[in-house]
This record gives sequence, C-alpha cells and structure tokens, in this order.
Amino acid sequence: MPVVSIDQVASHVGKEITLRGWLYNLRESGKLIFPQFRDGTGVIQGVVSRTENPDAFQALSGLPQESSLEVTGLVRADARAPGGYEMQVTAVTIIQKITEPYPIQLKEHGVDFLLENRHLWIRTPRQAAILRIRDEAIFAAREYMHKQGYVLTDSPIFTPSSCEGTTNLFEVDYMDDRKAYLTQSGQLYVEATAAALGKVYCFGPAFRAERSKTRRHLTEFWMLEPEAAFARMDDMMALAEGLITHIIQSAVEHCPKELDTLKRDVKLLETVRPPFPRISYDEAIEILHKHGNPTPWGEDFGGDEETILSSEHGRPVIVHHFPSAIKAFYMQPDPQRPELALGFDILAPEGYGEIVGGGERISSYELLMERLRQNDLPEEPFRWYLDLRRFGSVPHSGFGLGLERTVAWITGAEHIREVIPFPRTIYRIYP
RNA sequence: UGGGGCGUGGUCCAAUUGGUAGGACGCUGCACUGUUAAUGCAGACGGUGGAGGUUCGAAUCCUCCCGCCCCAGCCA
Repeated sequence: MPVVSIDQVASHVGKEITLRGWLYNLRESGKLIFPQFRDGTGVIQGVVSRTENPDAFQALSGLPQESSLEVTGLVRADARAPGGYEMQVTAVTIIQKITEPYPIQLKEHGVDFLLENRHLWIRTPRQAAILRIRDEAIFAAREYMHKQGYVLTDSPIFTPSSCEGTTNLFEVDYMDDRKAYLTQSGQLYVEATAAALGKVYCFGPAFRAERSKTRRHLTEFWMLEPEAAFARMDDMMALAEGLITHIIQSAVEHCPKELDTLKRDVKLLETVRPPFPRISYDEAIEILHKHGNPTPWGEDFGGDEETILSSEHGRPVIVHHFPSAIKAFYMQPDPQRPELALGFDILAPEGYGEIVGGGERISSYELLMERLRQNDLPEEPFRWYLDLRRFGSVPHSGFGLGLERTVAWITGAEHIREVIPFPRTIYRIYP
C-alpha cells in the first residue's frame, strides 16, 4: 500500500492509501466515527463504520487525541468532509496510544500556557502553517539573493565586542577566563567579506539583551544582512524592495493553503509591488505634523509615528536621510548635509514596524576613528574593522532584514513569538 | 528601564465588591449511521501563586515577594 502524505490525497481519489501520523480529533456518532488525522502536511477526516469495519472501529473508538498511528483506507471526495476529501478507513495500526489527557485542547488557551507547551503547540494547524510560511520566506530570500549575485558568507556568533554599543549584549564565558559576546548583528563582518567577494550577505541569529517586552521583540531573532562594495544607499533601497517583494509574492504563490488556514487577507499582500514609497526624514516630519503628531525634527520615530507613515500606503514605506545623531556610528554622512546620515528604514504596513534598517557605511578611516571616539567605543576590538578603511577602502552599503517581523507581517500574526519555532523573550527561555 | 494590568481545579472563566468558592472544557461511562472545536444524559477527580497583616469572617482589603501580560523607550 503506498504511503501518501495528506497534502497529496487529492491525486489519490478512488485509491487505497496509507497515512502515517497522529489523531488530531475524534468525533463519535453512534455506529459511525469521524477520526481526523494529521501528518504535518495537513488534516484529513476519516470515516469508520462499526458494522462495516468493526476492527478499525474498535481500534479508533475512544482513542485519545495525538495518539500516533498508521491508517489505510480509500480516499474519496466528499463535500461533507472538512477540506473536501475523506478516507474510508479499512485498517488501523496504533503506534502509541496516549494514556493521559493531551495538554493542548481544541479550545482556547492563554498565552502563558501555550508558550509553556510550545513543543506541543506547534502541532496545531495554525502554528504549523506559520512555520511553513517561515520556511518559504527563508527559501525565497536566499533564492533572491543568490540570483542577484550575492554570496552567503555567514558572520560569527561569538564576537569579541559589540556592533552598535556595549549595552544589550549577552556576555558568555569563553576559554581561559576570557569573555565573548553573542552577536547582535553580522554587519561588521560582511563589510569585510564584501571587500573580499563584492556582493555578500549573512543570514543567522542575532541576540539582543534589550529589555523589550513588546509584540515586536525577541531576544534571539534571525536577520538577513546584505553588504555590497561600491553600492550606494539607493542601490540598497532597490535591493531591499526587490527582496521584500520576492519574499511576499513567493509566500502568496506557494502558501495559499497556509494563508487560508491563518485567514490572512491575501489582497493586502498581493499589492506589495515595487516601487515602495520613498519619504525623506524631513518629509516624514511634515507628514507627522499634518496628522497632528508633534514629533520635533531630530527625534526618532516610535510605533505611533511608524503607523502614521505607513498607513497611507498598502505597501512598505522607505524612510531615508535620518539625522546622524539618531543612527549608528558607522553611517556615512550625506555630503550635501552632513547632519544627515545616508541611512534608511523600511516600515511594514499594518503596524508590523521596522523590518529593514540600513544605508551606506563610513569608508574614511579618519571619520570612522572620530565616530568611535564620539561614541566612547574602544579602538582595540575594532582594529580589524578599521583595517578595512586602511587597505583599499571603497564606498559600500548594506542593510539588515528582520525575518520574524517580516513573517509576522505575512502571516498576520498577533505576536512575533508565534513565527519562530521556539521563541526567546525577556522572561522566557523554556522550552 | 519606566507606566498600567492580571494570577481561582489540568485548561478557559464566574463568584452580585468582606459572608457556604461555582460553571464549561477535558477525563470516565451510556446513547446516537454524516459529525464539522459533534450533541444529549450520568459520574468522578480537582483550585484561590507565596509569606505576613487587618477582620468574628478574606479569592475579595493592606504590605512584601514570585510569575506573566500589555504599552512606552531601544531596536530588526
């Protein structure tokens, strides 16, 4: 008997197949029972009649949710079945019968309980759909970068110092009484590989000990960070635009079932096409003032400001030319207006916040030294980074794309913790 | 790091503001040949986050502690 996954049953109508998986739910109705099976690719309803198949009926009758099993039966199209297909079960092999109540019910649960049982929560259709979309997003992102000629050069996770200041770093014991820090960004290292290979990117986890407790923050999140020699800010805005569009459209194209499971309004994603609106920081301040938001020039934007700026467009919005004072030390100043940095942020629609931050990096040795001193950063750990400005320095630019915020936006997730298999937040490191 | 909020059976919630802590789900059993988080009936188990205090009496009021949630800041 061929073993078929549930997402393939449509092409096996009228045939007898075997499914391997778990009992998702069981509805009993007298001499008929309707077990629902799941195998990770989907859920299908079975039908078993006591009179026609007493052995299978007895095996499934009263079987607790999430017991593991192998079932064989005839696939039929039936409008009465959820999903349109069902299996008329002929044979059942129980692999493990659960002997205690399964913790996750098909009812409502609180956030704390679900996170405490994250290892089981991910078995539910909604969570499984989110994780599949996450996979699609990662695949699409790497595919796009590869096709654009970018080489994956991953940055180290242990680092000797910080990228953007010494606070918010996780310190760990290294060898022989030395200290190391978990990376908060791979950017500095891709600047080095960009000088070696031209167009590069890294993709991996970043760690921030920020005591943030919002729905947009994790202490461990994944970031994709391109860096290109000779690229300017405009090049990076175009790359980010193309990358985001490709990720979104790949998800729309390849994950319709998952988006449907999540009841996501796909129209809000289909409209995501280039070009994205580009707003300078100066213009953004004007827009905010028109909307009665009093943010003075020189201040950074918060959630409210981001929502105002992104609300008018069905696409992400690019804000560029921020004041240098509110951006990282390595940002190249605008030659026309040195008080501005050649940096940009991309704000996702629907309040999902900043998903990209990037810009052009300082290429001058002298200016970089000056900025290190201004920010009270030690010179020694940055010696290698300064070398990049001593040996064939060129203009170069890059950005960081936050994977979880992007996936949260695609899936319409209420909280970013739903879009990573095992979220790490300020108060939770279990399971 | 500030501001606000919440902790009641395994889970999700109630308790008329200080007066006998209940219900639903889940679990067990029975009934039911088209269920859609099935339904109906019956049954069993089981709880006020912790420590003090006020009071004749505390889930309820006070103090401290613990856990969690939301918002802001910071950022992706």
